[in-house]
Amino acid sequence: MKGTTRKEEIITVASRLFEEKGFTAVSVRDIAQEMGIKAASLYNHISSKQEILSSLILKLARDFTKGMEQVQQAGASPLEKVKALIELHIDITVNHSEALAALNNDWMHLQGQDLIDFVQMREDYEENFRNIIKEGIELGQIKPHHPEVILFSILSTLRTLYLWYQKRGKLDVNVLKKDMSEVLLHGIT
Amino acid sequence: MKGTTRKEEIITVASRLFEEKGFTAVSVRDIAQEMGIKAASLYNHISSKQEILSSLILKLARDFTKGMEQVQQAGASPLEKVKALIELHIDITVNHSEALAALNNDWMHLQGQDLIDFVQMREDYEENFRNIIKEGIELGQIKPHHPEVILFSILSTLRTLYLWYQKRGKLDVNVLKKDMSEVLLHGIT
DNA sequence: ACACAAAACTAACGATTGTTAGTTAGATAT
DNA sequence: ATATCTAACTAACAATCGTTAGTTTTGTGT
Repeated sequence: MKGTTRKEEIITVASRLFEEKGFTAVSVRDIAQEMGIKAASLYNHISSKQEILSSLILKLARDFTKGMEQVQQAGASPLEKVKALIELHIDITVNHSEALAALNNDWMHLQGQDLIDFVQMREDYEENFRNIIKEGIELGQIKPHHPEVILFSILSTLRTLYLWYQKRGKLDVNVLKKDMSEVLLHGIT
Repeated sequence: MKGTTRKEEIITVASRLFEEKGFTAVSVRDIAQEMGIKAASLYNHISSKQEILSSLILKLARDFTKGMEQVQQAGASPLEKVKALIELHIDITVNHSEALAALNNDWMHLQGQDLIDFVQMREDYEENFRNIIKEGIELGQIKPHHPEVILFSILSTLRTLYLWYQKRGKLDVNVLKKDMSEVLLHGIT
């Protein structure tokens, strides 16, 4: 691959394995074997197994944080912001579906400052999302249900989209965005 | 506890630890320590660490399968069936929120026939759910979106409900059922 | 041809893993 | 009292874990 460092290759291979079995169940020997080298050789490129996990997760978490900032600054209506967030999740899912498994299932294996930073970003993201929903309710754009139920319903669907996107033969992104927005915003009945 | 065997205690303690760190990251020594005994003593009650996982997961999976059968036999309309399934998930979540983490995140660590059985039950469950949605569309009770998008949207929300139910102070079950049905079926706008 | 850096290798380390064997303490039943 | 059963214990096992040290191979630029 062009422009791909060996380190990035390792992280890509590892994320695929992490998705299958989880961070703890994947040994560095598993990762090495998948790359056709010995386990010790990995350490010419990475400093620890932990580093693979944290660079994987934190990079993605920053993508979500950046996306949320852009949505906030766009100065749109609450409902348009929710739509934009749905599209943000879909874009990231399409481009990093393997890494999302680690973010969802293995974030608790982060250590030290990495763990603190991740949890902070995650809480901030949810809080921002919640506030958008509350604004939408105040403006009458969103039904006056408990904001927490609405937030959870949308977010849990978007967060596990990666599981489902791979299984069904990777359909068109724009169609997916349209269908998901329809179902999540306007319901099924 | 009355009527609770030592084996059941072990499984309960283990499921709580599995939820925190995942099956692979929890050692039998962790489980033993949490029970105030030594690791070897566990083996007076269980035959292996695997047995804890499989009895935990398969029991829950059978609950879902049984629930689906009852819903099918009830002879209600498709929309009422979906409502009944939402309530089924909520009931199971309220009563077994810790074990649901293992079912969702660690099922791939099942081995042999247990793994085969679980995957089969899961596929059957999804197929039944999908057919109910299709019937609902044919009868005009459900909007004619792609059934797969509707199925995924509802199911991913219900499957991760355990994550959210614990965090928010365990609110009333009947209120939860009403709110969830409203949001999932009729949307937020 | 030579030097240098990148990236692989072998070998081994201490720690931890799930599990087994054999034994002992405490309660219950005969 | 004696036997039985349950449930704990200590000690150890082979396997695997992440990681390090030191060495060799491979490719590139001069």
